[in-house]
Formats: sequence, C-alpha cells, structure tokens
Amino acid sequence: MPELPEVETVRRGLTPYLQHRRIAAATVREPRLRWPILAELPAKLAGRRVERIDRRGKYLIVVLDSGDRVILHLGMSGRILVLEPSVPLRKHDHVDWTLDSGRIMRFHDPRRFGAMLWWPAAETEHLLLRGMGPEPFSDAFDGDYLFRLSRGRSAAVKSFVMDGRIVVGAGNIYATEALFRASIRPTRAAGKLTRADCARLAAHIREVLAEAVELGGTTLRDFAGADGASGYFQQALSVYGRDGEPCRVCASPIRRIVIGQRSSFYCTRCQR
DNA sequence: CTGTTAACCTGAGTGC
DNA sequence: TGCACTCAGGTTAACA
Repeated sequence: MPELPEVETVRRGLTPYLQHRRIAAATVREPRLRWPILAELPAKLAGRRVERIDRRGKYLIVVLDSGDRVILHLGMSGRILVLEPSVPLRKHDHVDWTLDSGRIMRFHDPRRFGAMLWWPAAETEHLLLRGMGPEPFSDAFDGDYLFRLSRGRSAAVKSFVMDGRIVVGAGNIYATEALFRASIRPTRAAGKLTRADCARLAAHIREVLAEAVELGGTTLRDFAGADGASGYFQQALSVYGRDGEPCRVCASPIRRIVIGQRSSFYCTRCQR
C-alpha cells in the first residue's frame, strides 16, 4: 500500500483524531508483525497523551507527552483507521488504541510486514531510522546530490532511487513514474546518468510525490486514509500497471520488465 | 564497500 | 469448485 504520499495522507488523516488526545488503553491481538510488538506496549501507552504525529520517509512517528515515541510502518498491506467502537473486528485487526474521545485507532495488516515499535525518550536515535537518506522535499536532495552519489554505481537507476539510504519515500510506483517523467529508462546504470539527467530526476521525484500527496495518494487495491477515503493519484499514472497500453505521450506500447524483483514499466520510445 | 537474491506473510486474481 | 500458480504499494538479512 504505502509509499511516501500514502503515509503522509495517513499522517494528515490521523492527526486531528490523535493530537492532544489521551490514549485510554491499547489492545494487541497479534504481536507478530515485522518485528514483535513489545509486550509492555499497552501498559506504556495507557494514560499517555499524543503530542503530534511526524513522518520520516515511510515511517510514522507518534510523539507522546512523556517524550517516548511509537514508530509505525505500514509495510505492504498495513492500514490505520480511526473508527467508532461499534465497528466490528475484522480478520487482521492486530492492534487497537482506545482514545479518550471514545474512538479507536485500529491497525490492520494482513501480510504483517508492518511494524509498531517503542522508541524510548532516552534514546536520541532509533536504529531503524539511522542511515536513512534525505527527505525528497528537503534542500539536501537535488540533482547534484543524486549525481554525486550515483558515480561509479552499476545498479539500475530504479533500484538506486528506491534505496532508502539514497533518498526516502519513492517506492515502486513513484520511482517508476518519476523515471517516465524524466525520460530515463529504469534499467540505466545509475553511474551513467548525466548531471542533467540527475537534475531532471530529482525534480520529477519531488514533483510526482508532491502531486500524489495533494491527491491523497494512490489507491490500487485497498489503500485508504484514516477516514477510509481512497486516493486519486491512480488516475494520473503514466506507466505504472499499464503494460501493453499506449504511452500517453507517443502511443508506443508500455513495457513491463522486472528489476530487483519488482515490476517496472516504461515507454520504449520516451525513455532512454 | 556494492549488488543480487531470498525471505518475511496473506489474499486476490487467473487459467485450467 | 478446486487447485496451481502469479502477483502485490516494503524492507532486511545473507550472500557473492
């Protein structure tokens, strides 16, 4: 489900329901996520107030009044919804936070690649977040940065920009779309990009992510924001999932290949 | 260090 | 209906 725009959409949807609210109780029905949920998490959460929700890459960080934080990740299939307590439980509803408003924040994740981790106030840095690349909207991320880091790299440029140590937030959909907008074939060795290529690529990564955030993300299967609404960016997809269909620019057929075990799509004419 | 691959897990869709 | 198979928006660990 979630790349940066979807995670940001969840953050924005969640914030009005969680910010400045107290967590009355937490229930963990299935602790076996990507990493096990700390057994003491419900006890640690009970009575805490939520200061705010931050985002770093595809991670959500719930900051508590105690200074402790909870790191949330949605993996491939995770969803977080705020619901009335009368809504019946479904399969894979692994965690509930009951808020003092009476509503429930419910974490649902069929594939369990997601995570809910405790980050104590005393720890300045979390292992998971260490070594992450810059946010795509930050000043640190631009064409010069991409050019510098890509020198000598033989890996496909698509794998390169999906590597969270290079830049965070661009997953399979948006990396694919940004490469189309930048007219760069996803198989090109990162080290063979010119300065101009890198400048276009950085700009288009930022642009496509920003547009997707504004449209509430991409809903392919079951992505939904905290209020259950779906995103609208799928209507703006140029190549992702369009294998065999005509390019919207030149009408050449869009081709599907596999790079790094992930489906990739590109226009054989527009992208070199 | 870089690059590639398998692995984690469940469900939906397709073809026979 | 049932079965076999493929695919899915992420990330890490293990390996060459």
